[in-house]
Amino acid sequence: MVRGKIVIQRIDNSTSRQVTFSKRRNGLMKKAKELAILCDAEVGLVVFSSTGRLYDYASTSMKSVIERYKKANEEHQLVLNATSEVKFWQMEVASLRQQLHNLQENHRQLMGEELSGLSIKDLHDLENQLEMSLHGIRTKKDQLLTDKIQELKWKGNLIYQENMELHMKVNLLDQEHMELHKKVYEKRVDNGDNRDSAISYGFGIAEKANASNHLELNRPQHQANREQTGTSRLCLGLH
Amino acid sequence: MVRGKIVIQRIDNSTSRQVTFSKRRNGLMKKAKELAILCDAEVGLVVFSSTGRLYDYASTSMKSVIERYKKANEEHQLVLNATSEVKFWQMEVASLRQQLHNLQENHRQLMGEELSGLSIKDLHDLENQLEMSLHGIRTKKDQLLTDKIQELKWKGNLIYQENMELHMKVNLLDQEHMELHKKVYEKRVDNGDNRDSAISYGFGIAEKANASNHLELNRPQHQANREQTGTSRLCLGLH
DNA sequence: AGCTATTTATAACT
DNA sequence: TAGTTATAAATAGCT
Repeated sequence: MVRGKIVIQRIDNSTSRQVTFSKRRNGLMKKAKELAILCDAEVGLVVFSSTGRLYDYASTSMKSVIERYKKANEEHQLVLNATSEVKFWQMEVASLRQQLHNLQENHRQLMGEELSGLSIKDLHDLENQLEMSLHGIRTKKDQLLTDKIQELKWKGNLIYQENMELHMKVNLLDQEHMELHKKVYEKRVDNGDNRDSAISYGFGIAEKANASNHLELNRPQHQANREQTGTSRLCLGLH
Repeated sequence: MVRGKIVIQRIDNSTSRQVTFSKRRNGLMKKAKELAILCDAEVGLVVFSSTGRLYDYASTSMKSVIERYKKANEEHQLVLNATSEVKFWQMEVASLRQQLHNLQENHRQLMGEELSGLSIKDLHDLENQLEMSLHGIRTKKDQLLTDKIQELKWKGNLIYQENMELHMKVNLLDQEHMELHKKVYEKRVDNGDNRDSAISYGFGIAEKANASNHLELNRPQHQANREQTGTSRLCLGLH
């Protein structure tokens, strides 16, 4: 009805269905109240959600509405007394059992069980139905997988950029370090106190760590979590 | 609400009130139906006009809605008439409703509907289940088709043998006929009463029919019913 | 839960 | 009672 007309048929998506239920239920209640007030009518409204929750409105009281309804429909009067109430529930049970039974049979056939008794045409129809279902399911799965891949690519790029920045920072720090080292070395030479070998060894480690950091940059999507040593802490959410 | 907003209070003018009642009642009913369908809800609506006329809508049946309503409001139910028998059946109904609900959900997924909310793994499992079902169904169908072919072959053979026997009988009869003809011919020659040409013509027809009979023998499964002229009356049951 | 772009419902009128 | 139309209300899809 809005932002794209909809057809009146069961909403497949369960979240949408719940949201729509909530909105439309409120709308319906409001309209019911307005009708009662505007037109001086007695209105009763009962709604069970698909999850079985009860919502109701009555302009007077539900009891009054139901009693008046029953009086207006003489035939329903019968339901009131105890014995026929038991009968009602029994019929309800019978009806539900029948529905359940039919659905179970259908279900078993969809599961590829209990196929004896089906004609070649029945089997053919069943096959087509399942192929259609499969197609829908695969489409949905592919969609999810594609989405996931996009997400991973995006996160991968983020990590890559972060690593680039880190790399540059490391380079900067390297240079600063180098210059500091030079100054220290020159001072030491001035002082005649030469500790060159020990300091050089320390640099060797720093350069090696930097190189491995560089390796990670070329394949940001692989094993990015393997080492949490400062490359990135972004979670890829691979599950 | 239109062409001049209105306030929600009893419409004084009785004609306007009736017109508005009629229009809004229809609107309310429509909305109630849409809610029931869109959101898979059980809805019951009862409206008494200010003149006392009853209008109602129930997505299932008013009986069902009212009983379910009573059940949902245990406090009323318990005070009024809750014998243990009624309670038993009500529990039964509740349990069956739950089962039905679960099965319906499952069923919809098998039909490739309501896939939103499923994880990739769920979809994968569903896909595998459907593939297994399909395999079972195809196996069963192949079995049926193979059986049918066997049956047709067997029936074809039966027909072939029957035709062979008939063919032999025809040959036998031909010979007997020939001999009878000879005797008659000889008698006629004796009597000087020669009708040879006419009788020979009759034989020509008989031989032609026989030849076509022979042709059928080489393809017993094709168009065996085309001519019912004595080859066979066995039904092939090709449906 | 809140925001619009639209569809739908409907008050006033014929 | 039914049809038309200008406008208010409801709401689907989105954030």
